[in-house]
Amino acid sequence: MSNLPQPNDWREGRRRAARDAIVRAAWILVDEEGLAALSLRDLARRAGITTPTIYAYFESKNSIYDAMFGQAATQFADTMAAPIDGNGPHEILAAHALRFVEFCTSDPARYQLLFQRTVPGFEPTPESFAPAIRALASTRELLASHGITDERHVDLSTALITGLVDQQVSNDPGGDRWIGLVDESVAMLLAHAQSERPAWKPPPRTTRSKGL
Amino acid sequence: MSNLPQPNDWREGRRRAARDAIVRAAWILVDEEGLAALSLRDLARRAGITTPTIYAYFESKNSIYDAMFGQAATQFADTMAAPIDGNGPHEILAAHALRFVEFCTSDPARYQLLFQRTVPGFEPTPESFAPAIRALASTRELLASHGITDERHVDLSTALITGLVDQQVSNDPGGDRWIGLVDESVAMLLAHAQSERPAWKPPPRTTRSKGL
DNA sequence: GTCTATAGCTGGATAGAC
DNA sequence: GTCTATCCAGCTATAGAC
Repeated sequence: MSNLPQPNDWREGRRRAARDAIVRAAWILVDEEGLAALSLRDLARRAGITTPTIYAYFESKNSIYDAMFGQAATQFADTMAAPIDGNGPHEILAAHALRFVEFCTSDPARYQLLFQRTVPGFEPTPESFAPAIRALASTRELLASHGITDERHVDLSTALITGLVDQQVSNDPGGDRWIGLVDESVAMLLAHAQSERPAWKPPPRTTRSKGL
Repeated sequence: MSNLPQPNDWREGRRRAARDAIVRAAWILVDEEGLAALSLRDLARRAGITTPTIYAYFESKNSIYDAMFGQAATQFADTMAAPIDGNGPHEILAAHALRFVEFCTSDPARYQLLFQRTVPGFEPTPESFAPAIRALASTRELLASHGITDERHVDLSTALITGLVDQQVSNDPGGDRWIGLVDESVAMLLAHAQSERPAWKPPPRTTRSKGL
């Protein structure tokens, strides 16, 4: 097979580029105006095209949200899968949690789309959803491999870490008042989990980071 | 002064009753359809009147939200101000936290209006807001009087308790998966606050977050 | 593929008769 | 105070010329 571009390749390439440009413009808009404020008119204007042209690339407004969701889920999976260097449960889990909190707080609209499901009639397609599922499952395994195995402790952890995110974005946007509590939160969770399991077996010595 | 109703009294009374009926209908609607889905057409239909009649009692849609907010804030203050019987910090704080979580989860639309501020152009008036301020201040005092004085610990507590609420309403609506963790959460917070006094000591060999 | 033009709907809010 | 009738703005989505 030739590696020169074929006619269909550039057509596909141009199509993808146009779709990407629209989605990029959509992210700018939702970051500025809020996730729910996205309108096709504003989007077209921002992208330098007209409303009907959007329909040449997306079949509906929700399919634009779905493309954004897919991007966000992939970014989430990539971010969380990057290797973590650290020794011991606290360092590794704290780095992981901090990564999660910073991913969420660095783009509140993305967080809202991905985790809060507040867009009226929108449900992501399974294909867009898949990367997020994978990342959450591997987080669960990371917790398990460092001593958080009890379901109650897992639920406590998710509540606390997402609570930090919510307080941060709603009460100190752009600041770090709650982000700065990630380390202490992980210490507290680990101490609590260990206090309830006095006969606790240490995790494997290898630094596990991803792909579990 | 006579205690028989004067003409202006019934007028006022009828007016208040009509306003209350509209607000009651509004709560039914937002509980069914979501806070953002409230429309004056639906509201009028539900209340058995027509849209312009609403404007005889409220000057705008946001003033209806404000009346709802005032009701919710008063309910919140009353709920949290009820006496707590219990011995020791854990019992008292846990009862208080449970009361908060149950107040929030028992009516998600009310929780959303009161604490999440997700209605587009709406800001509550200071008069509607006041009861909520009072209740939150007294919660802070309750924490302080039972050993949670450090700002970091207060922030951890709010993050954890609101995190329980958020997980409960979004991942197990109507259930008690996270409500059932209130007791354990308070125990964990108290143990942490006691273990870390007087000064927070960083855990061994950890990259400090950028917090203060 | 991109445009102009517009359909069709829903929203908040108002005018004016009664 | 309550209604009928309506305005005006915004939205998603489509028709049809080019």
